[in-house]
This record gives sequence, C-alpha cells and structure tokens, in this order.
Amino acid sequence: MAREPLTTDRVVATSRDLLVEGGADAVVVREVARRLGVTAPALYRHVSGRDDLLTLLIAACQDEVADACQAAVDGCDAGDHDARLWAATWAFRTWALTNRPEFGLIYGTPITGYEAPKGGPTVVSGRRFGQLFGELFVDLLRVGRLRTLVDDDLDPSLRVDLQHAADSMGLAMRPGELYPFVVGFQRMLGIVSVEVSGHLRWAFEDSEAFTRRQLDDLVADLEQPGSTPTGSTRAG
Amino acid sequence: MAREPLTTDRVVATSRDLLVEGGADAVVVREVARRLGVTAPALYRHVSGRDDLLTLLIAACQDEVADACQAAVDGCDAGDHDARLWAATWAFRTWALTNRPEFGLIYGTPITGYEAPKGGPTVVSGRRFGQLFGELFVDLLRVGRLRTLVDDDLDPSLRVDLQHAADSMGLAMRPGELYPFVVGFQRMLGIVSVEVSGHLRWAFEDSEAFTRRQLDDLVADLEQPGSTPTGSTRAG
DNA sequence: CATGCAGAGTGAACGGTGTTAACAGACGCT
DNA sequence: AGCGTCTGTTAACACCGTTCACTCTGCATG
Repeated sequence: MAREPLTTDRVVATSRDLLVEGGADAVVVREVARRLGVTAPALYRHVSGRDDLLTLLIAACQDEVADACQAAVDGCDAGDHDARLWAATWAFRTWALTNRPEFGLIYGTPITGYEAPKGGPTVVSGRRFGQLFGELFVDLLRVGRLRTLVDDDLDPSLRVDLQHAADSMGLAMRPGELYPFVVGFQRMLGIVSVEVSGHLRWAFEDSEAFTRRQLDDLVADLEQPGSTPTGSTRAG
Repeated sequence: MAREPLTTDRVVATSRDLLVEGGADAVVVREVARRLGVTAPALYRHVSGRDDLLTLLIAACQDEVADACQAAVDGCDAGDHDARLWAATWAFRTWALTNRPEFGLIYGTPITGYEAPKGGPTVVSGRRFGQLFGELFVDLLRVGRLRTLVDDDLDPSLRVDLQHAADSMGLAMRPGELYPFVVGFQRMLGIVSVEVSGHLRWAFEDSEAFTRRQLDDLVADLEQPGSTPTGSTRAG
C-alpha cells in the first residue's frame, strides 16, 4: 500500500478536519499524524510546530472565505455595484455560518501569546480579503452611490485617525470618504460574529431572518438612497 | 508561615491572574496550585476540575461586568433614561477594553466541548446582565422614548421569531417593540467585540473615538429623536 | 481524656500532549 | 561506488488534567 506522499497541504487539510470536529483545541499534532498514518515527529519535516500549523490553517480559511466572496461578486453584473456589495456581504455571512469553527479561528478570541508572523501567510490573505471589499467601496464612491460624510461631521480625534489610516494605506481619500468603509467592515464583522457566536440564542432559534435584516439595514445605511433599490432582489 | 486557607475564591482569583497574563489556555490547574503554594490535587477539594474552574471564572467576570454597568446606571438621574442607557453601554465597552481576556472568555469563541452547565452560575449571572439592559429598554418604552417598529415593517419570518421570543420570556411586548432591544444588544456586542478583538488595528492605532461614534449612533438609532439630546453630555 | 471521624493536603501514577535528538532507509548525483 | 539530502522512525523529556491511596490535623463525642 503505497500511500500518497505527505505534503503540507495534506497536513493542513487534516488539521482542518480536526478543527471542524472539535474546535481549535482539538487540533492536536499527534492526532493529525495518526490520521495521516505517520508518527508525530514526521510532521515537523513539513511544519515547524503547532503554531505554524494554525497559521497555515488560518491562512487557508481566509483564502477560502475570500474566494467565496469573490465568487459571489463575480456572479453579479459588473455595473450593479449595489448588488455586488450585497452579494459579498451575504456570502461572508453564509461562509461564516457554514464554517463556524474556521470563522472562530480567524475572527474569534485571539489566542494569547500567539502573534501572526509579520508578512506571513495570514496577513497576505487577510489583505486580499480587505482589498476585495475595499474595491467594492471604491466603485461605489466612484459612481457616487456611497453615502460619504463631510469631514466636519467627524469628531476631530476620529478625523485625524481616519486621515492617518488613509495615508498609511496610500489611499487618496478624505476621512469622510473612508469612514463608511470602516463602518461597513466593523458592522458586518460584528453582526456576523455575534450570530456565529450564538449569543442571540436567547432570542432566536434561527437567527437568519434577523441577521439578514441587520445586514440589509447596514448596506442601506452605507449607500445613497436612490435609483436602484436592490432590496427586492435580495432573495438570499 | 501560617498561610491563609485555600478557598474556592482564592482559586478563582488566581485563575483569573493566569487568564489575564496568558489567555484562557494559560489557566493551568497545576500552575494555579503552584501559585497557591499547594499541589494540584488539593484544588480538587474545592473545584471539580478545569471545566468547573472556567465556569466559576466566567460567572465571576459576568458578575463583575454587570456590576460595572449597574454602577454606571446608578450614577445617573433616575429619570434620565437616555443617559442611563448610554452609561450602561459605555461602561460595558470600558470594562471590555480594560478586561480583554475576561471579555474574550465570556463573549469570545466558545470553547469547543465546553457547555455551560444548565442552571449553573454562568446562566444566572448572564441573565442578570440581560435583565439590567432589558429594564433600561422597558423604561424607555414606557416613557415613549424607544423608537419601536410597527409589526408590519418586519419580515414575517422575523416577526414570528420575535413573537416567539417575547412569549418564551414572558414579556407582553409586540415584535416591533422587542426588536430594538435585540438590535441594541446585537449591535453593542458586535461593536465592542470587534474593537476588543483588534480587527480594526489596520485602520486605527486607538479605536476609542471610532467606537464612541459607533455606539453613539447606535443609541441614537434606538431612541426617538427628540427633546433630550444627550450627545453633548457624553464626555466618556 | 481518649477515640474516632471528616476534611484537607500529599506523593505517585496513568494517559495524554508538544517537541527534540539520534538514528535508519531511500533517492539522486557525482 | 560513494555521498548527501530528504523523509521517516524510535526514544526521550517536560509538561498537562485527573485519580487513587495515603497521611495528618482538628474537633466532637463517649
């Protein structure tokens, strides 16, 4: 029985199985090895340790969620920016709900003592995810469908923070233009995190309808009210 | 050196030190014992195991955050319901930021395989927290300062979910009246979770100004626009 | 006072973990 | 043929949570 070669990919895939079955704590080096028909030290030829394993796992999941959102966006008309933003948002929520442990690993309580390696795989796949949404907002801004703020409407302290953020990312945007993007990211992540964490169980057996409404309101808040009411087309 | 007696309280307090220093993973039975100048099995006279330890720890933290919010509310005029809601909200955020690991333990990624004991200390202290906010909303509703929805404005599926939730909690409220409460809880938790998790670090070095604005907007969304603009009094 | 008992802490042990070190075989290249 | 390199092995170390059998102490009761 010539078993197939032990590769980093297979190690990560098996780790993910364990993650899904029992959460992050269940990703146990020795069990990964067992499932691959190999002893634990063999894994150290492909992965430098458990931390590295989790790093690779996080990066793989981040790539997957970015893929899912990208695919949803690509399924929309290139010109329908409202639909594209909604598609990405809902795809994010859907991926999170069907991949709760993975979502928890990416966006959940940071593992204390664990620090993402600078410039490592997690930050590049994370950046990719951010850029995907960033482009959607830039498109909305370009066609005038983003509800921006006048800078004076921002608290001075917040205004300089946003200006600093725009500068450090090399974006030629005013604080009032960057603001809706940050709000969108923040609220989307919050809505989905709370749903995934199950902290609404006291209210809902199935929180889908509630979450859809929340995301719908969010997108409505971000966009200029106007010509293209997409609400009716959001079949989920 | 007659050391003071080993009590459950001291065990929990030491566990919390470890939690603060190194996160949930660092709460290690043997280390707790070591710090208390005792061997590990001794702890089993006071605590039934590591799960029990975490349960007690979560409950203690939940009590503390509820205390903090209650104290903030009590510091307001009994009749100023707007101020009371804001005080509770900001106290929640402040506690979370100054007690990140504890917050993560309560509201973060659920520890897989761990299930809160039914009717155990965590659910009673959790209920207390919910009731604190619930009463603030009931007060707002009573004095007509809560921005409720007409039931028809809710998706039918969401409407029945809310009705069911109200019934199961024994609340004589219409779905459109319960809705703002759930939204308030959901958005507050989302905003604070995202800030605590650090997933806004790409945008802000210090996210306080942004978070304050987010919470401010949230409260404004929940309340009837009108006579008592509290915004100017929110010095933080 | 003696006795016995319940509570609290101990050491040793079991099975599990992440990780390292020393070793063994297969493969390609000179 | 010989030599490295790559990939796997076994053995070991230092931890972990938990259980068991034991000791010791203090106190109430005869």
